[in-house]
Amino acid sequence: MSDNPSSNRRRTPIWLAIANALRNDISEGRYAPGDKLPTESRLSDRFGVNRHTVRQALSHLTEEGLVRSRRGAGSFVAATPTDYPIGKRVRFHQNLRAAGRRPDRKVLLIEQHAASKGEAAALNIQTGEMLCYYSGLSYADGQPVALFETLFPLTRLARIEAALAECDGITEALRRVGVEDYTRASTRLTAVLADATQALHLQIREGDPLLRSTALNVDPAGVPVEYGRTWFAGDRVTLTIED
Amino acid sequence: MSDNPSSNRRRTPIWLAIANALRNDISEGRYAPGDKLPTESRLSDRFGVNRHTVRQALSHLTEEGLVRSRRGAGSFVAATPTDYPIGKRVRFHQNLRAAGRRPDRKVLLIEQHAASKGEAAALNIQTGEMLCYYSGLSYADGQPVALFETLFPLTRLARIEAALAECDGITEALRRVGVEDYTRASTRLTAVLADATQALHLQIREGDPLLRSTALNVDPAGVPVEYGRTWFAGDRVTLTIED
DNA sequence: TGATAAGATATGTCTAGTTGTATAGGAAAA
DNA sequence: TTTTCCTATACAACTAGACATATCTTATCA
Repeated sequence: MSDNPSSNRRRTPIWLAIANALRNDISEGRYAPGDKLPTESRLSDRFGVNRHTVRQALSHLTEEGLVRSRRGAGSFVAATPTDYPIGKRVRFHQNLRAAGRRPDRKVLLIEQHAASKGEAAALNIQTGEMLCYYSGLSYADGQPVALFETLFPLTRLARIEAALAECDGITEALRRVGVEDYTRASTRLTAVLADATQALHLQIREGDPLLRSTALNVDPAGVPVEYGRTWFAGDRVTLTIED
Repeated sequence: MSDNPSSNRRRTPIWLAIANALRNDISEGRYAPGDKLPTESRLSDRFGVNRHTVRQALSHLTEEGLVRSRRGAGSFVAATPTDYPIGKRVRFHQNLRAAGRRPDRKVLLIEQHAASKGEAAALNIQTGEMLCYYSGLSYADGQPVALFETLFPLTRLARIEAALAECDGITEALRRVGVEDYTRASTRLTAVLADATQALHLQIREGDPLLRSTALNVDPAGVPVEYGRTWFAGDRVTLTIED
């Protein structure tokens, strides 16, 4: 604050002062979540320092989780971590909307294949029965939060493939094929490291930590309707376990 | 030195990750040989990167020989370097189309001359009988693959000259002059180096390897109808010998 | 039915701008 | 002297947009 960069009695390093100034700008709403910050070049002009000094400030804010930068695109104010409750009912879109955030999703692939031994066991069906494989990305406020791949038994849900392609979410698609309600039967969590493909999709770095959830959803009669795995970007989501 | 302990992870470049993902899709049969890949635009959406980054991935796969792209048309999974079966029936256009590629040809020269001693012997006719000399280039997906020069006996096929000029291929031209079918009587193969003229036509470098085929085709009665030599660009074609 | 023209798509190329990384060096503090 | 902080430069990797050019599709007309 009262530090003068040209003073030789400098208590705080220049980069820290810059980081504080930027953090202040953000907290005061001068830069809102999702906004693009000025380029490093412009910031180094504004603060009258070398670009590397600005970079150190930005890298500090990045580690704090306040800023996220994309090579070639710029630096952006990060959205706050999404709190993601896991309990009897897990509804991605509803959860996010309830938290005042804008949910979205992107379809990567929808296709059919025959159930392997493991998949059949998980869904409690016969090996070789047809499944619908559905993978995609979940976004919160335009920021990728999770990568999922999930399986639906086609013998139970014949028209799920078309429904998934047309609807905005799994809940909606399941309702269209006659599953009015479903609940979470089991959830298993582990931590893994992102491989190159996952990192690409989630816009994080290879080797960054992911939270992997393996879950089974069943209809009111207890029949499995969906079995899937989800990889959450570790720094963008907080999972909360409910009773 | 170690300003950021977590930054020592070696990161796969984005384009490489995309190339790997696509190669994986191809090897798993998601895109079969000859299939059209999604457009660069769609791929850049799917991977959440700029189109240029996708282009670098595709160009990598192209150099590997796994993908071929045609301006205005799209990118396609390569059906191996033109696999060219040599057996009883050798039909350039049909072979290429069966491999999912786009055949084309360019006429270099069509003229008449009297048979030399060697030519007469090959076609089993009298020295001095008139021949039709036909030379040109064969293309696959717009890329020159082979240079050929071939001879037709005019006493047997009077109007072949006009037919060659008008038709799209030898099979078609022969049919028009009454040869409904023909088979390969003999094929001899050697490897040679491209001279300056050949290199120019095939868009390769002088001294690059060529596969030279000397072949005789006969009609169902065993009468020679075509005797020719073909120079294949060695790196653009694989000859397969059939029974 | 077939040919042609026009429009929509898709790849190829070019220019410019932004962040990421590596290297080297100077000035002040420990 | 050594370490830390900052400057300076150069290049690599990725984004962004615009435009050129080839191809495919569709509509239209004869």
